[in-house]
Amino acid sequence: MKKYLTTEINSALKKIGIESADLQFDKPKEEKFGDLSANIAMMLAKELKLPPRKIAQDILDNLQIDPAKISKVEIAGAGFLNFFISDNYYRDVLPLIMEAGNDYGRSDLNKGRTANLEWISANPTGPLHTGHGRAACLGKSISNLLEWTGYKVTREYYYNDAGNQMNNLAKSVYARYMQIIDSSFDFPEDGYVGDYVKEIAANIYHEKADSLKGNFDSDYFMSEGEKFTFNLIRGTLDRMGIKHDLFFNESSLYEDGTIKKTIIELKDKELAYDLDGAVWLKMKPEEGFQKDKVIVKSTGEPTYRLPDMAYHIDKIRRGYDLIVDIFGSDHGDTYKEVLYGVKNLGYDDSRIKVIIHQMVTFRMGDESVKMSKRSDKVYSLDELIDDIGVDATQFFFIMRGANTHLDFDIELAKERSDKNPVYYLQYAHARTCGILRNAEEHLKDAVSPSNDNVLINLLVNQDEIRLMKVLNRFPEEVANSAASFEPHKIINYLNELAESFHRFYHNNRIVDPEKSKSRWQEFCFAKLRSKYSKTALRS
RNA sequence: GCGCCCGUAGCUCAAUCGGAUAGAGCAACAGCCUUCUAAGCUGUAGGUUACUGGUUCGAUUCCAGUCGGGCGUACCA
Repeated sequence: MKKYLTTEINSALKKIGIESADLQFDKPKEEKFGDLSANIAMMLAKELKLPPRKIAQDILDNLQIDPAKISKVEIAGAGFLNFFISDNYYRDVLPLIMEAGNDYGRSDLNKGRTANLEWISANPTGPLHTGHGRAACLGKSISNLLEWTGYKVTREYYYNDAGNQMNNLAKSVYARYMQIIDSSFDFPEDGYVGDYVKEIAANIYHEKADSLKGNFDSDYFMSEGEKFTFNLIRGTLDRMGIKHDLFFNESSLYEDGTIKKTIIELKDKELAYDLDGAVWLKMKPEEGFQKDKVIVKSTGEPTYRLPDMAYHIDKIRRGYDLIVDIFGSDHGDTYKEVLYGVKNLGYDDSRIKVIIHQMVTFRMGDESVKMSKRSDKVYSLDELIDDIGVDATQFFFIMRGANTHLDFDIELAKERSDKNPVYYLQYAHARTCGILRNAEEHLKDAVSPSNDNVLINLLVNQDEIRLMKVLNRFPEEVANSAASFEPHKIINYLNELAESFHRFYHNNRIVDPEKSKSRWQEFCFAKLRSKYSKTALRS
C-alpha cells in the first residue's frame, strides 16, 4: 500500500514540478486521521517557501487514486495528507493471512544474511538467577525476531570454565565435601554458599565416600562442579525454550594461540605496552577514554578484555553480517573498551550491535528482593519460573524497553487477576480457544476455512474491519521490532490486538448456528494464527 | 569528581526519522452477565512530559545547563 501511494504521490509531485522527494508515511494515532498519513507537504514547505497546506492541496489536486484501494484523502492539521484505506482492501487481507498460516508475519527482508547472537554466557559456577532473566528473554525474542525477518541465526553461549571463579567453585565444593566428613571444616570466605554446592558435594561423597579426604584435587572438584552447574543452566534454558547452537569455550582461544597472536598484533600496532610486569592497552583520549587498561595482569593472567577482543575478532572472521551481544548495564563501559581494541586492530566493528539492558529491581508486593551471587538467598530463575510460569516470565522481562529500569513485581506476576497484564493476552487466547471448541461442536458441516473465499466478502462489520486492520499490521510490527531489536514493541502490538479482539468478541456472537456460520469461523482461525505467531515469538 | 543510561497520569510503562488533541494497563468513579470464559466490555476523571533556556512551521523526542535516580569508574567478569 505504501508502495502504491509512493508511486502515485511521486507522479503528482512531478506534475507540480518537483522531481524527487523523500516520502514518509506514518500510522496516525487516531482513527479519524485515517490509516496512513504523509507529511511531505511540511517537508517541502521550507524548500518551496510556500505554506504546507497550499502544497498539500496542490498534491491532492494532481493525485489520481484508485477508489478501490483508497476511499478518501484529506488534508488536515498543519498540512498532513491523510489516506483512508478502503474496507475492501482489508477484506482481501484475510485470505492472505489464512494462506500464510503459522508463518504469517514472516518476511524475507534479510534473506541470505547471517546473524550471530550471543547472550546469557554465564560461567558454570551456579544456577541462573533472576538477574540473568532479562537478558535470557531478550535474547530469545530478538533471535526469533531476526529469524522471522529472514536472518539465518546462530545462537551462541560464551563461557569460561577456567580461572578464578571456577577455582572458587572447586574450593567451595571441596569444603562442603569435607564438611560431610568433618562439620568443623572451614568454608572459604568468598565461597559459593548456594545449596547446589552441597548437592554436588553429596553426590561426590555418595560415589567416592571419604577417599578424597584431605587431598584437594582442584581439577576433579572443578570438573564435577562444572558438570553439575552446566546441567542446571541447560535445564533452565530448556524450560524456557532457549536453544543455543554453539557453546563457545573461552579456553579454546588459549589453546589455538589466538590470545597470544592478539597480544602480538596489539604490540605491533603500538596499542599495547609492558609496564610493571603487566601488559597495558593504550586508550586514546580522543576516543573518549581517560586511562589505559590492563589486559594481562602481572601474574600472567589476562583480564577479561583480551579474550573478549579475541572472541569478537573470531566472530567477525566467521563472516556474519550481523553480530549481536546482550549485556546488562553493569557492562556498559567495558564493551566499549573491547570494541575499541577490535576496531583499532583493523577489524570492522560496524556489524557488531551491542544491546545494553538496564538493571531489574525485583519485589514481592512491597518487599524488595535482593539477589546477590554470594548470598544463600539467591532467587533463581528456576524458582521464578516455578512461581509464575514460563509465559509470564518471558512476558514480564520483555514487556518494557531494554533501556529502562525494569520494576518486576513477582507478586503481581503470580496473581491470577486482571491486575496482571499477562492475563489480558492469555484471556484473549483462551477465548479464541473457546470459540474453536464450540465451532467444532456446532459447525461440523461448515465450509472448510482454507478454500472458501466467497464468505469473506461478508465481512462488513466495523469491529471486524478494525480487527483486520490490526491483524494486517502484524508483519510490519515484526519487521520494526526486529530492526530496532526491541521485542517490547511486539508486546504492545499484541495488547492492541487483544484489545480489538475483546471488543469484537463482546459485540459479536461468532458461532451462531442460526446465522451465516463459517465467516465467523474464518475470522476465528485468522485470529488464532496470529496468536500462534505470538507464541512463536514469545515462548 | 568523571562516563553511560533514565526521569512522562496516584502506580507500572508506551509514544515509528522531530509530527496532529502525549496513549495503555492498574488504582478511582458510573454502567453492562438467561448469550462462544465478566481474567471481559462501555463511559468518566486523571498531565506545565523533573526544571530552565535554545534550535524550528512543529520538541516527550535534538542541543546546553540545573536537580533527582540507576550502573560503571579494578592487575573482577
